[in-house]
Amino acid sequence: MSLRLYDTSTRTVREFVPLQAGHVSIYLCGATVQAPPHIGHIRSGVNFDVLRRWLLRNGYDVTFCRNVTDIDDKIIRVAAADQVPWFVVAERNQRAFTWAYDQLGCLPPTVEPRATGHVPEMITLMERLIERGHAYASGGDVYFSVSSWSSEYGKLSNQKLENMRAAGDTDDESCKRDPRDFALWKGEKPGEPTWPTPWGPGRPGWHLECSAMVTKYLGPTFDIHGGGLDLVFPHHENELAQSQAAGDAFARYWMHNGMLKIGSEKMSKSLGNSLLIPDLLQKVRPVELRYYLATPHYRSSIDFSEDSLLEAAAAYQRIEGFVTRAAEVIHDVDADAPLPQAFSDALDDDLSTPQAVAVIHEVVREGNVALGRGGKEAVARLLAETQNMLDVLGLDPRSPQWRTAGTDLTPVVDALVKVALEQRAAARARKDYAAADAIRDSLTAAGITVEDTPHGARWELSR
RNA sequence: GGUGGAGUGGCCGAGAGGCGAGGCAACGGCCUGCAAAGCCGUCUACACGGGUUCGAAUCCCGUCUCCACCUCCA
Repeated sequence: MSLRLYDTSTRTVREFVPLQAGHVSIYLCGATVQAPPHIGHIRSGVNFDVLRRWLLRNGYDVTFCRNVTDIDDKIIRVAAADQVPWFVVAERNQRAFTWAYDQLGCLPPTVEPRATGHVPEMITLMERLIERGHAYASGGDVYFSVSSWSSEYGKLSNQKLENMRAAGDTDDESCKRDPRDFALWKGEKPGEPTWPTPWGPGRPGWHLECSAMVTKYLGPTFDIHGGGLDLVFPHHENELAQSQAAGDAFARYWMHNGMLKIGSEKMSKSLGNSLLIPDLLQKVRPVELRYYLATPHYRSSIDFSEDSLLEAAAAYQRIEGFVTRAAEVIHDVDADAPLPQAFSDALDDDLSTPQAVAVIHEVVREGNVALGRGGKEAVARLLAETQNMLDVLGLDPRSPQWRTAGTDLTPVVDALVKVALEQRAAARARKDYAAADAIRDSLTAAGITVEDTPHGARWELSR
């Protein structure tokens, strides 16, 4: 079976065939760095990271471009409120995003372009659009003429031009020819940063920058354009209009991840109900947060609750427990061991991570049974399968990604705990259970969980 | 008003005409000195009302409730 993906523009699941055999190009709409990342931003990052890892596992060379919008109205507003230049706000928040993506194990993008570094490309694109009669300069701004593209405009978001409300933009729109036209370039305003253009100084409009950057890094036609469901209209519709009106074929597949909700309401910066990553990482470990975000299907919405987050952490710990215990017996894991067919089928079916995770749990159960029987061969096979499946989802607990930074004190602690466990074993041997339990209690108090196995006691740090 | 999506067991969460997804919690059992972990078992659900069908959570008609987008948003 081969990979099939839901394509927003056709509203169907389509077989994925890349433009160029063996290579996949992906553009993901990244952040507007006006505020630190919330869990919804990172969900998008994780969902597309799983797509990327699945493509890599299938032998594709993947070019993954995720942009940063480093200039917009809100960045300017925040900068004014903080009395710092706009780029201070952009830099600060971009660092917070990079930190959060790293924490959650998202592979770094192949290229991460910033809007303000691509003004020449934007100017070229605007020139092409004006030449073809799809854009016009007016009062220092440059607008896209929606009516000049009316037969195509609205196809991505499945909307008819006549059903669209007139732009509700509160800005003065006297320079627009049609209320539905959108700004490609915004003319100079007092106190705002500007870049020079043939039409006067100003700053980029949100939609234009993505079109300009996609084309620069991925070419006029590329495979997958991704982003959150809330970007379909107007952002992606406008990107598509700009690029196709300029003569580029643009994205071949459009993928959108579902929203993360809080109390049945969408979380967003504007509603002020954001859950920030550092706060969540007080409650669960990064890998557990990733499990929580990666397990539901990427197109479904997630209704966040702390209980469900903790439940996900417990489920992950079950998987992790098997991997840890099995790895104590099996030292070399076959990274090329084949993935279970059901797992591959699940991911090929529009990235059905819920079903893929169900397969992991089934293999883990088998693995635990094998571990109980002491069948090394079976354990080795099941451990390899489990770790390889987890690796595709970016959830392998043994990946260096999840190792806590700093000096690894495990060998030191292991030596000390072993002394205590030997004393406990001696106490148990002479049936002095009070002494044995006292030792275990003091280890528990120190944050160490003791488990007795047929081969003696083992220990782990408590969670 | 337009365009999409959703409602599944105590909870989370898949599936989309017939074989109980999976997990969490709970309870019973096995194992254990007791635990922990693990394994086995129990809990047979699909918003509501009709219909089609040998058979419907799944298809059709109707109803209710909720959410998103319709020029700030991942």
